[in-house]
Amino acid sequence: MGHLRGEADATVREDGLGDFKRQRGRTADEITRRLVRAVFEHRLPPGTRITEDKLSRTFGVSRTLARQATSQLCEMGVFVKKPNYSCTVAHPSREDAQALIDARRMVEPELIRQIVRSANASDLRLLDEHLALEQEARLTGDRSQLIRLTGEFHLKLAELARNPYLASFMMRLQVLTCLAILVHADGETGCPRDEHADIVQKIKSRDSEGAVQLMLAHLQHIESELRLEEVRPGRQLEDTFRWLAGEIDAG
Amino acid sequence: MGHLRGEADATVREDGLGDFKRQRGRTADEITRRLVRAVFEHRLPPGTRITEDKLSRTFGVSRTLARQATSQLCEMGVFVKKPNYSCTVAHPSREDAQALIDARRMVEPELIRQIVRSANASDLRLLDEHLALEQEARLTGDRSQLIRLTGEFHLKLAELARNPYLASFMMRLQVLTCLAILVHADGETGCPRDEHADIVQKIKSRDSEGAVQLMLAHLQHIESELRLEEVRPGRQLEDTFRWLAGEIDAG
DNA sequence: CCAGATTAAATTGTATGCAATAACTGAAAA
DNA sequence: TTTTCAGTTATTGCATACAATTTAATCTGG
Repeated sequence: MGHLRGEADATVREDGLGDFKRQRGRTADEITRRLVRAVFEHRLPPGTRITEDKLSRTFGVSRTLARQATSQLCEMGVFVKKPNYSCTVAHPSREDAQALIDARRMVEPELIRQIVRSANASDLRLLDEHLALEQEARLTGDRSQLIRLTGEFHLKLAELARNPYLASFMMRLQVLTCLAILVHADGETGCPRDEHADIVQKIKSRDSEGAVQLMLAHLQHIESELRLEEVRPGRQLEDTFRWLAGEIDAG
Repeated sequence: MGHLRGEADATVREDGLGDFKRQRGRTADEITRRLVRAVFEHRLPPGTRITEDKLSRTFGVSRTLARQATSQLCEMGVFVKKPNYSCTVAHPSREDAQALIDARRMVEPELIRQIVRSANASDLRLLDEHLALEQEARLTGDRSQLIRLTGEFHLKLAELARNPYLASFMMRLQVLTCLAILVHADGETGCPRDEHADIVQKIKSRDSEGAVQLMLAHLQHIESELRLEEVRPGRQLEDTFRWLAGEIDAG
């Protein structure tokens, strides 16, 4: 410890991981879930280096399981693996971010149309409950929770479409969007006001195309928050190097 | 060997795998690619049991790498893993097949719209080249190749949309559709006539919605070939057993 | 004092071994 | 003949050990 003069301490912070060792399900899937959640809550910043050793000790398992988890996350695109080097949390480029938004623009409207077609009362109640949670987080000012919840709203939509393939795809897009926001947007970006509530409103009134329009506007807002047009020289390549230099400057 | 009276020999057939041992890239990814290709070519029927041991011996690597490959394939949904039992090639249920088609109905039209917007001359030439390959396989009667190529047509479309996330999603949908066809359709199902060529034609004339309509019709045909409404008692469970019996009858 | 080569440390990649578990076999009982 | 149950075998799950490789630190020469 302390051998990498400071930055190594940022590899994995106990914060997001908690007292896992005592937990029962010490399976690779569980580790993966925890790490995804940590990313969702912005506890694992893009570019963070994750060593298998640190991970295995954190979770109290052998490297085998840690490795399985990192593999899964690489598969998902959440981690990036360099051949004989550690994994790092993905650091989406502007192109990546653009592609993510584009993909979401293609998929989410269809999701909404499907929901309007097939949603029942209990589905709508589920959405309301979620909105309530978001509102609560907004009021209490719990930033991590709000970030996670606003992300999960879109996953809830995917769930309600009752298509496991689309749901898992949205999951992937959502996690990566989360990272893209952290990289390319700055400051207070917590889903402007409450566009989610408006979308739900339209869904409830079975106004399919109205909801779609709101969703597209919502995605447009997300996109404009990601200053994709600006040149941000330090962030364009998979340069943990340059990024680290920036960290040092900032600190 | 010979300890499972015959059926063990059917778990992995050398056919689709070839002389891998001499190859250089004996990596998990390469094994995964080969297995996916085998599935694409209908060389690995749904329900086939795949043991790590057989796999590792087949590819001349240790169980570690074989296991990584199966994990990746499970992640993709191509293999299904039972807790303390082997992996089997996925055997999509009717619900699965329906969800696959639904997802494709949502995604592929958007893919086409994107292509019509952004395709350049070389993109269109690529499509033509692919159609030529399909036609060639049709003429020579090379069934495995034709099946693979007709599947890959849709992947080509995803590529041309230049969105890596959509592309990998389509990959997944396509592989699983391939399996679904094998489970739920029978006999001569090689993409009826040449609907692909018609779609390309519309794309070339920049008739976005025309192409979309043809694609939807195409998906409709695929869906109706999958007799999703019929009850097919023998195939609905993960019955390697019954499938193996069929193999023995055939041989 | 800096640049380039060399050595040392850390970390991944792969194989192997052992324990745990589930499926298969055969015999005994209904 | 069919069913049940225990013993056996095959196979996975996990941990550990060693080799390969990359990064970081140190040393040497200009």
